[in-house]
Amino acid sequence: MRLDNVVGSLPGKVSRMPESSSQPSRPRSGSRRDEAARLAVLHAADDLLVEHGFGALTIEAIARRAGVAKQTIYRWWPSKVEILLDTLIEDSDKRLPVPAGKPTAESIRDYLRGFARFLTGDPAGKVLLALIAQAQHDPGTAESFHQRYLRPRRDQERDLLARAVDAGEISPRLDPDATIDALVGPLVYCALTGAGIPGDLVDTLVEDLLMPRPR
Amino acid sequence: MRLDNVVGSLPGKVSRMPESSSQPSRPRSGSRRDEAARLAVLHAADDLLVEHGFGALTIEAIARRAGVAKQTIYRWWPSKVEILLDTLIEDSDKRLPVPAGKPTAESIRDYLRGFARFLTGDPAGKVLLALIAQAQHDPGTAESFHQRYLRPRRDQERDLLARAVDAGEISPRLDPDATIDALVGPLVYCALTGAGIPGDLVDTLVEDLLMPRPR
Amino acid sequence: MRLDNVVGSLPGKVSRMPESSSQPSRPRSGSRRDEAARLAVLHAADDLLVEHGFGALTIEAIARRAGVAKQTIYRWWPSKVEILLDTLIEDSDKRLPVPAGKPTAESIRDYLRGFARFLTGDPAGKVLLALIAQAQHDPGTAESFHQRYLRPRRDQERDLLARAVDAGEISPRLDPDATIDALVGPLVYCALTGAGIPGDLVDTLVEDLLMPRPR
Amino acid sequence: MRLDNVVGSLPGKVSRMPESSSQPSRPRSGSRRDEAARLAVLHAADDLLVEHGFGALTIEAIARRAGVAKQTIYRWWPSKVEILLDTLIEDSDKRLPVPAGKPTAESIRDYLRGFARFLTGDPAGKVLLALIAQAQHDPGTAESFHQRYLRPRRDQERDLLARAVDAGEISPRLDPDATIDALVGPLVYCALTGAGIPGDLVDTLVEDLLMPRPR
DNA sequence: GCTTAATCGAGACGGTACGTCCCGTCTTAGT
DNA sequence: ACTAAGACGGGACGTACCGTCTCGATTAAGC
Repeated sequence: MRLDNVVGSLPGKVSRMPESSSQPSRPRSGSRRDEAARLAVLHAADDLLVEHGFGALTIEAIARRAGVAKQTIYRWWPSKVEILLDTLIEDSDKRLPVPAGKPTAESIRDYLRGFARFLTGDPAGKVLLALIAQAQHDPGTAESFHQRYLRPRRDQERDLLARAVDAGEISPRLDPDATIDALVGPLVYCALTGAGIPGDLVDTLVEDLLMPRPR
Repeated sequence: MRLDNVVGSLPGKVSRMPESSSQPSRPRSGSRRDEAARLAVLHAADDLLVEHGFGALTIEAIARRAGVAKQTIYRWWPSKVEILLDTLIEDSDKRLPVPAGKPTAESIRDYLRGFARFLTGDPAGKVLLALIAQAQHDPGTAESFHQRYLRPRRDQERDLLARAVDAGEISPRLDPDATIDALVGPLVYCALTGAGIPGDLVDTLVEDLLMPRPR
Repeated sequence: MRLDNVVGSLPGKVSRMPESSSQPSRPRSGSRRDEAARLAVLHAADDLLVEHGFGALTIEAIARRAGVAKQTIYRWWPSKVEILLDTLIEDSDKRLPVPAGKPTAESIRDYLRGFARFLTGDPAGKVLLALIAQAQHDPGTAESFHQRYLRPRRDQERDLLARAVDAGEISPRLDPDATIDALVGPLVYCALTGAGIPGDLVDTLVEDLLMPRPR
Repeated sequence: MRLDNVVGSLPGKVSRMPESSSQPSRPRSGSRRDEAARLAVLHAADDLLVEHGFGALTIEAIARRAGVAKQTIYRWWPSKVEILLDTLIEDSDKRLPVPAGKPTAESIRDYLRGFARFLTGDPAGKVLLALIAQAQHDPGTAESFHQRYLRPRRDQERDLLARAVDAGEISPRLDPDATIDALVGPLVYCALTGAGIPGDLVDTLVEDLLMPRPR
């Protein structure tokens, strides 16, 4: 089973309101969900992660910071991981869309460069790394993370590569998924190990893995 | 700052008794450290991680399982991460030494294949992934993990590559550290995302990244 | 300050609709109070108390059981204690009226026997005991319980005794309030401690405390 | 089933350390129970009850006030009721022992006067009333309260009365338990309803219920 | 053989966070 | 206007571990 995937998303509206569970079955009466509270929670979680790390990211701390009751969090999110997923999905859809349209070797290179920048420079990159990490510790996180983030992006990336191959822009020697792993893996690994991502890494990977070998 | 590194270690004895803290000076009298307790703790930690995941890996659970008092653990290890590091170092020194001697393209390929097997098939591979993960959540873990595991292996791997280049066996287009990241990163990333490692991934990576490009 | 009192009430209509809060003036327009909802709440409270005890008597449980919104309860009753008071007043007016008319030693004895039965056999007896109990825990309950239940009954009981003394039927040696306490106290105490009320207790109390001592 | 009882206890040592559960099975090693913490909890509970009422008596408040961790309370007491029982038993053994030795009508009268004072003037009296109340709300409390407090005192009181009857000091017309209920009930009832206990109540009860009727 | 000191098991301790329940207030839609 | 529905900020519940501590019992080197 192949269920990972890392980047992209059609720039169009995908999920303006990323409710963790599908839809809350539209209540016929009663108060509706408080959008301000929802945003306060997302931002509080994001801020706490960036400022104090995943260790300080407790439900109580999020509630405190967001000025929200604990129960309000438990009402809408089954775990802090889903909160982070909500922010990650919103942010990476916004700031790191998988290129649509006619692909070129250049647009793929740009996308990977953007991904490298996202990982090392964007607060949402920290969220991505934290989720990759937490997925190692907890099967529930792994499942959710794959379903809601990795798989959808991987689908778009695979499609991107296929179209580029069709257009004769690239000719990878590995199958599409393995190719993506070979391109994205080094970037993620560098980020995970705290090392920076060398400037020529993306270029060389694209050159060596995607470009036709002369002979 | 470059502080990652993933595999190897001279097969020779490096640390038969991996005391996390330096050495307990010289015990002028009284009982010495109980080796049975030490091993019980290491095995309990390993078993718990493999059987129930990192979430169930609490000091109390380790003590319970090892039949040891909590204080006995705190006396010798500053955190559960150091326990895992002890087991990881022992195991990967034993089962995944960085090849010494005259390197060939073939021996590098074998080492990477062994690494892939280690990640996906060996219990110690789970420990490695758990530590990579925990390093994202806690700076102390990151520091220790790099100092005691990643850095030493990376030094040996860098040396291995340099000798292979000198021998004309390989001609990578990236600098040594980036080359290792590009080779190891995809394997780790596949393991982290729960996907298997495709059979031809190592071969193709070696071929595309280390072999001279014809022209 | 003397504010207790335990039984009776003129059999005539005293409060068909015991609105805890005064009365909602005159409803100038819109729906009037839903009598069905009011009764549903009273019965739900009563049932829950009898079936699962005071501990399970939460506003949310009452609302759930009555099929009524929480707010509907809060609109009409300031607390669950007032709900119980409403049921208690209705029930004890109905099933345990303080005898009116010309009193005899016999009618007083009957009233006390009825009270004993009320305490041990009637669901409303459980309500009375629960309110006595809750009055120990909460001053607001104590105040309301005395004002709305104990004081009015005590007034009637005191009057009953006075008329009986005037008629030469009894000649207690204590002042009226103390006499009532001496008669009612043992019954309540037996009920509170879970012991049954011995069959001859009422008779002997009446004989020893109300009848003239021979000498 | 008769299980109530209210006052007394041989003046001799009965339970210097009223551990809720019998004995903690003498731990062969490890820290022993912290007596200071035990006392801090008992006093905090007592103080909170007297100062702010049973409603404010939460485990968290007790822990806060006693400067103790919540878990330390849960380790030794199954509920706040048992804490109150511990204080009540210690206090009433100390300040309201059931008279031993040769009983006279006078010593019984004194004991009842002491009981009246205990109920209305002693902080421990508030504890007793609170426990009587809580026993109405919770069967577990009722059970514990009867087993640990009411039953033992009732046994001593019954014995006291029996000895007094044998000595020809009194000649009650009710059986021993009912006699005690008839004497103690009015006092407790007055205390429960917040009324004071009239000065001549005890005297008249003793005179009318225990003294031989002339004729 | 006796002293001395470090280790061991056990586990109590002050804490923090967990996830749940209910409080009493409020807002929304429907009748 | 009143209802059912239910979200909201709050706070206590009882549990699990945290890392520190104290207690005897055991063990082995040095006297």
